[in-house]
Amino acid sequence: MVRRSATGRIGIADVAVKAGVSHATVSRVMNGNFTVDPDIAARVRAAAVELKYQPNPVGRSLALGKTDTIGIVVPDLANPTFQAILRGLSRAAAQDGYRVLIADSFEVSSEETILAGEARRRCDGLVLCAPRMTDAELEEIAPSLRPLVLINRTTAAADIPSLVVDYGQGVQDLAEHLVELGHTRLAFLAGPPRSASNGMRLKGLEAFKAAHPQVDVRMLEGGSDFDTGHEAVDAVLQSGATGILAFNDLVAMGLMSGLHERGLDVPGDISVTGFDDIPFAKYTTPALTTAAVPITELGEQAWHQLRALIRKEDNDAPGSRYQPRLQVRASSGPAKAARSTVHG
Amino acid sequence: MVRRSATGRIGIADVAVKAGVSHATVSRVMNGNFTVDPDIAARVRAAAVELKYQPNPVGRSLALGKTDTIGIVVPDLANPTFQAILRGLSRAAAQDGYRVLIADSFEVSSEETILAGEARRRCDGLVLCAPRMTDAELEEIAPSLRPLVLINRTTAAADIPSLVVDYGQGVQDLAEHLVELGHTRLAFLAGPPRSASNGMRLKGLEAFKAAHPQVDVRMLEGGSDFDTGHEAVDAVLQSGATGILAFNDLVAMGLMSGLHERGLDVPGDISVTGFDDIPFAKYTTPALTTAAVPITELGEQAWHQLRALIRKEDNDAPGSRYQPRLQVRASSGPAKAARSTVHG
DNA sequence: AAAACGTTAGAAATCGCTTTCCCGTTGCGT
DNA sequence: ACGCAACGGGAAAGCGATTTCTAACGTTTT
Repeated sequence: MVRRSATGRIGIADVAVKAGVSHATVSRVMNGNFTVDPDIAARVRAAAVELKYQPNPVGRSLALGKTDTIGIVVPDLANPTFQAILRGLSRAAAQDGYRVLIADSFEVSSEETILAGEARRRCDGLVLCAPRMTDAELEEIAPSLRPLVLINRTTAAADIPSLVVDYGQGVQDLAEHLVELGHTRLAFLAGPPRSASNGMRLKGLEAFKAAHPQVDVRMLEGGSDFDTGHEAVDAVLQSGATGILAFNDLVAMGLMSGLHERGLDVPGDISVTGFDDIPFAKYTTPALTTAAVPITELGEQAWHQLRALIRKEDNDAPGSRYQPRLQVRASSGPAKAARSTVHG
Repeated sequence: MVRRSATGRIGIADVAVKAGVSHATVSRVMNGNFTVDPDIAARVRAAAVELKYQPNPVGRSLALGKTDTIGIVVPDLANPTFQAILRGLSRAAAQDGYRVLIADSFEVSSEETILAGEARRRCDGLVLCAPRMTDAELEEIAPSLRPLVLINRTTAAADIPSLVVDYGQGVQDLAEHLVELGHTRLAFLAGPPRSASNGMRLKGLEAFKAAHPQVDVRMLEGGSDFDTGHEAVDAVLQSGATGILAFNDLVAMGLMSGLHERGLDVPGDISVTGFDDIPFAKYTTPALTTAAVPITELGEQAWHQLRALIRKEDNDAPGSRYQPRLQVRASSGPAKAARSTVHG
């Protein structure tokens, strides 16, 4: 008959009794400590198997001061970008025996701060994707969250690697691409106003405008999802632009869908570009021209940086910058105006 | 100057010293126990704030015997279906103050068993999506995982709710829809061979075939992702079918993309249907006819069922069955053969 | 005024495990 | 045969919280 400890689950004490040894010895055996007599070790192992004993991770965590768990805070689990980061992170961490605790802040910046703190306390480290948090807030809480890895944000605090995608460069590459196709009137369908990565794109566009004074670049208000793009059709048409830089692939897809409903041809009438190169981008019709971000790899890298911090290894490359790669597909083509110029 | 406990973090002891009271009193105050003198309580709170004290969740979990965390095991985080379940679950659980620990089994059935056990021990309950596990394995481990909620699987063990989508009915509805459009040669582009939900679809198709002996239904090998659909073009064309039931939306999208590359028109030449109604389904070109599964809601329901179990409430509705809703869009149309029949 | 009672806060046990400390054994060398 | 080192394993002290038990205090009742 199986004894039961107070909580009703089988604990180290049950195994100790069954094997006729002390708790300490059971612990040693379970942790592969070779200072235990092989015969006793075997007896303990047999008892453990028979009782189906598995050490309680909570007790273990308390004693060891580590949880073998890392946390990740994301602003929106519905966003493919964060899903990909999560996937890469989870996969990489799992290979080292770590689990991932997720916290979805639902785009609420005040939640980001609280969730980050809570998640961190339960874990050995944290990956923070907090695009809405102000720089001041970030600067304030970041040190207390260490070991910490930031995604698309930077901080002055030491020992906090940042993995940032160069959205500014990416959007410049896309704009450049459209200009080469003959577009002279571009529009940027912006992301959420307070988004950090949106800010990076805007800066990139400023640089672009400075380098191409002859190109007209309009700024349109937007968001980060399908519906934003779909609803932006009117504003886009009204802008008179022939090349549209959407905040991301989702917005671009929504926009293309809306344009299609109006009977407009992409890229015949209007060229559309996205950003991120989510898996669906190459399956849209027309396939989406976008800037590819190795986002799953970024999640994986986040783990490697975090692991180095947890293990207190020297981190030779604290953080890194990812260059998006221009991915030209069918949604971008020669400008209509350019054509008529040729013919006229 | 801030005192530090052995681990370097601020603990209950530091607050106790600073406030000049015992650990016990600090604990009482932090937990809103009103048997503490208001003056002392205020002093403790002040000390806690000044030291930025936050209770260590691990110690708390050990004492309380609960972690306020639930686990979810998914076969593939890259699959939009599981992403949606995770999202619904996470969102619902968060509202009740619970966090979610994820475990990705990478479609490896042996991992499913191990991960489920590990995840469960760290959590107060588990949501299990384990389509590859055999019935025998499931039956064996399920009881030890309680509180447990199953997705798309059932077990004979008591107190284990199952949330299952009626894939059988859904696929019948889709087939029915194609037949009404005049299709007489259908093909089912199957999912992973050992997938539980694939099995349910096959059963549904058997029922369909029995009810429609005049309709030719071919079975084609497949998988569950884009590439599967894309690579299946040859097999699909060879089958001579004019109506294709893809395993899910991903496969359908891959297939449509492949057909498009061959210069075939959907639905002009071939009708294609998906399954799940993932967010992208209505943005494909043509928009995808599919069977809509309220999948995020399913994740939410999973939490409600699990919560009831954790709280040991009477669960009046142990598990439930979700009926997919036929979502007719542009990817399905009149059969070519039917047209020629009309004209001939 | 003494006894009985309720309230408040501290001491100590508890949760399940790891690990240090220490003592009893054994094996070896002299 | 004796002493010392090495070794194995048990007792106990944490880890950081909660919670029961208990002692002290102030108040009310007889």
